Amino acid sequence: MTQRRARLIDVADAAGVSIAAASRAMSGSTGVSDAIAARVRRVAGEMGYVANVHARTLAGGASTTIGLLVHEIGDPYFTEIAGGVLRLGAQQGLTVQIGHTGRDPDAELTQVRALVANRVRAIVIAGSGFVDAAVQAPVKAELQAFQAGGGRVAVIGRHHLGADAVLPDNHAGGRSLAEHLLALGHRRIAFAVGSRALTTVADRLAGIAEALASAGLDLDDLPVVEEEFTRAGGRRATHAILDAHPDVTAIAALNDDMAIGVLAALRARGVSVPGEVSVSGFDDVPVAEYLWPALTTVRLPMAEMGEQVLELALKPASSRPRRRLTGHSLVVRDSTAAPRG
Amino acid sequence: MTQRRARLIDVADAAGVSIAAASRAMSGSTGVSDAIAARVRRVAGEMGYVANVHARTLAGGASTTIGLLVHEIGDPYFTEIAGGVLRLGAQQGLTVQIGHTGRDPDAELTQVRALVANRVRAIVIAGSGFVDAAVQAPVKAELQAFQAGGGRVAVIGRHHLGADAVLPDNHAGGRSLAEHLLALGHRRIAFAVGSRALTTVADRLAGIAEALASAGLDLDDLPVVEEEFTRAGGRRATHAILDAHPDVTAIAALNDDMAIGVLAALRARGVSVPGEVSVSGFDDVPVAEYLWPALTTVRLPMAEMGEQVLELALKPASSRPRRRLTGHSLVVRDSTAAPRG
DNA sequence: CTGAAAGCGCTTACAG
DNA sequence: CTGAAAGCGCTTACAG
Repeated sequence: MTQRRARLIDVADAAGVSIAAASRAMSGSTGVSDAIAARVRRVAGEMGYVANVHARTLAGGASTTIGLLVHEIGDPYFTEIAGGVLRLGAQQGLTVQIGHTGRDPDAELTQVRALVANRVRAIVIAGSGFVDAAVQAPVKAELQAFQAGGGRVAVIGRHHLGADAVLPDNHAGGRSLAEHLLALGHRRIAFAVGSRALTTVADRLAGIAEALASAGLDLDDLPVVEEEFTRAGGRRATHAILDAHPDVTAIAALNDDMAIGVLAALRARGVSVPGEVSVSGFDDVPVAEYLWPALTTVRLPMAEMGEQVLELALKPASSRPRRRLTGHSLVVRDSTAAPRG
Repeated sequence: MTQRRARLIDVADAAGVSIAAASRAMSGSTGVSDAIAARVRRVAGEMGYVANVHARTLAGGASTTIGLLVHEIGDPYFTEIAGGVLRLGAQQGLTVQIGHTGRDPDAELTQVRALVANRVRAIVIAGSGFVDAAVQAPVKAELQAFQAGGGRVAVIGRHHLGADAVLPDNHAGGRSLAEHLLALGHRRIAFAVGSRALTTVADRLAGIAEALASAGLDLDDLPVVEEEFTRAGGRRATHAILDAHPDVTAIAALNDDMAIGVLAALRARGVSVPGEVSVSGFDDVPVAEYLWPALTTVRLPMAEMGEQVLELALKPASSRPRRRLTGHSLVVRDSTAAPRG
């Protein structure tokens, strides 16, 4: 019942040529007459021949698959990035393997090893690094070995991995956002943030602190509630903030997912947005503009970041890691306004 | 500069055993003394040895990667499904390749071929099929050949692919939804739907038609606006509906993404929900409960569906395709209410 | 252009 | 248990 698929040798036989000629015809490389190439391809098509990637790669052909590691595909930030990678990958005839890391260094290491085992052409890692560099030392070592062996690595938002990197404009974005809230007149601002062990959170907060300082405010004097970097986390953070600081006029969530939770919690408590409390997010995920009120946020070009990081990964290695800054833009919608006189 | 990775032969040499023994030690198969196995693994660890999957698979080892095809990873329905597949896959030590089909039969065929070329253990396809079976004939043929060669295939929501299938409860879900709207007293209901060439749309609509018929209504007498199966599509459909039928009391979108667009469009036109118009979705994507108003919808267990379809794909082939129905539940939230007296 | 042959890095019968 | 050897399905120098 299990019937073998046609192999290259079968195609070659059927076409009456050597396996070498058939190989050249199928891989589209030079050194075959057009006539033979055409014949081989026709025969292959008729036989339903599909080259075995394992054999091809093992024999020295370049790998056609790339590995992508994300925190969690269901997090819209990563969904968008993955979309960009998949789009450009398909366009380049590349296959993409995706794995979850769950922001767990051990899981990340396991996933990296799996990609190494698959001898992928390049490994792309998206997602915040850890402020504590020691945590990611094993992964870094594995990636270095992979690169030493000719593999390529490119990352999004990981500063210290010794690889080409696309760097989201977290610091400047944080600053823009805080400036916006300050310009509206807010002073009693609370922050709903993910784990400060993440560089993403640390960087965004640093930018915010900078803007606050320019306005004579100290971030340390303001409520910063650390929670899960999710909708549920935003919801919980909001209750904590309102319970302890009922007089806040704005809540800045450090990503849109949290902001969605903030909006829901405020609604549940009957607090009007932006009438009583302004709310802002970060990332500008696709649904942000559809929320009610439409979310003021900092836009990061996530899908493009996905394409850019793959572009970097496809370039030959350079003597020193490349860095590409993303830029950002403040998107003011309906969820922020001046505080009530 | 490019330094070779350690091969199994290098490990074997360093451990002072044959390559066969080393292979057995590393793959965890039987036929090696514990002492040797332990030594080999220690040496391998020290050398940073990571087995080459291509060589392993080519030599006859079972493939450890599975292929997943989705319409578009950014569509939350597929995001959830992919999450389920990735989660179970990681747990089983499997690697997952993901590709976009964009609901384009040609792209789907290309992606299937790529997975076949990679000799994946199983191919999982999520996403609506086409009412016109002819459209997917080439893909079906390719999948049959793949299965004939010992590959496994499992699908979500594709009836006619001759493979194990997880079948979303589209028909019954549609009926539940329509019954809910009818029970509230709605009669002038409009539908914002994706392409009717998709079985998903056809099935949901059929269930709806059935419920309407029981209430003495004919779906053909009601406005059904076909648009892109997206937020933007929902927005456009809403404008079309309100322009042509300003007296509707409810708009049922056939997925949550469209419903999100419907809500936004109604807001833009100053129509209150559910005061003037009730709105419902389908799927219960994670953000649905966070919307304002929180969305009434039909819940499909998407993440579980992802796990289930992978489970099916990992089982040995059966004589005839297995089918697994998902069930559904109506989730009534704040976006539906009785029409205004 | 064309083809015979070596080799990629493993696994798995087959002997011992 | 242990190892020598064949073979998986390709690609790529190397000759012709």
